[in-house]
Amino acid sequence: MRHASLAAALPCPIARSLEIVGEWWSLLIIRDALLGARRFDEFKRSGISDNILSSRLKGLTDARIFKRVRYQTSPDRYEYVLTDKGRELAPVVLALRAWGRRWTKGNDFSEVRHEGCGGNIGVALACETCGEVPQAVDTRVTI
Amino acid sequence: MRHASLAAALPCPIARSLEIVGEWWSLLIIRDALLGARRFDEFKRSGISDNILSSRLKGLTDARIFKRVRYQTSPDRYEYVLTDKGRELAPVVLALRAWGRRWTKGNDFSEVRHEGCGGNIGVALACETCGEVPQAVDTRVTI
DNA sequence: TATACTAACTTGCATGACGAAAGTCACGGG
DNA sequence: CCCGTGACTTTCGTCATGCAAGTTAGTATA
Repeated sequence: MRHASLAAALPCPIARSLEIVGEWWSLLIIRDALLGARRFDEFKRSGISDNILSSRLKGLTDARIFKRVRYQTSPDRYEYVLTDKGRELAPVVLALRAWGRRWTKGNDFSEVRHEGCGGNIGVALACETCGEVPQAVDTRVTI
Repeated sequence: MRHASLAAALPCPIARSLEIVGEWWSLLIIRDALLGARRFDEFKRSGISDNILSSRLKGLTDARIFKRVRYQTSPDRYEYVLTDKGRELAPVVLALRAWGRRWTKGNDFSEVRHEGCGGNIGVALACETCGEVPQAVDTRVTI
């Protein structure tokens, strides 16, 4: 049965985001793209099956997370390049990475470091108005 | 076929995280918990099916994202409370929210605001060593 | 005693997501 | 003509997902 809509019952940007990037493997494809992967075989290194990769790339291109760019003719061949919309998923991927570094055990096949300083990149909450790291947040639910 | 391991081919904290929270509905359950939901019916407001909710809550409790706390006897009834491990998924959920606010259209059934200031909460990258917002990052892939 | 209500599940079944494996395509090169 | 290449497509089996109905273990009420 097709995945149920995550956003049908409660309108929510989180649910709408997950409808786009929440399928199995999707965020890993975006991870690999953020690390520089563009071509089909580069994405395959994650262990994903061909048919799933093809399907995901098509869906993510339809959602304008990627754009398909021809890099060769005869025959025509395409690579998948992140759009601005796609690149701005970096905080999501990095937040998962920071959480995973803290709460799961195992190695990392990649490094992401602060250029110059060399420090690891984390993710912090920040108020969009005053810029401060919030000590507390007010939540309100409208149902 | 059972979901393939996301982390088998490439060791990665992002993949390991998604193995825990990447199933359909999981991050929305955590969203609702962060907003205060604890009981089964509270989680059901998202639109999720009973059997899926039960299955997800069990899996997330096994992964120590939640702990199951008895709130009543006769009969025994339990609510699901986030652990520290679970609460620290907030940056992931808020990063999805910030992205969704920017790139998808639609309303939000909840508000998350900076206590006092009232500003919306965003997510920013930050160097874990020097604390700065990185202007550029170095990435290295070891395959 | 029988019935209703409650919150939290479980069960049965159908559909399609997922994934492995093999095959195809359109080229160029030897 | 055969082989290699990169990028898919196709086939088929398994099981994740989800709907709808049912069950459980209590209490309350008539």
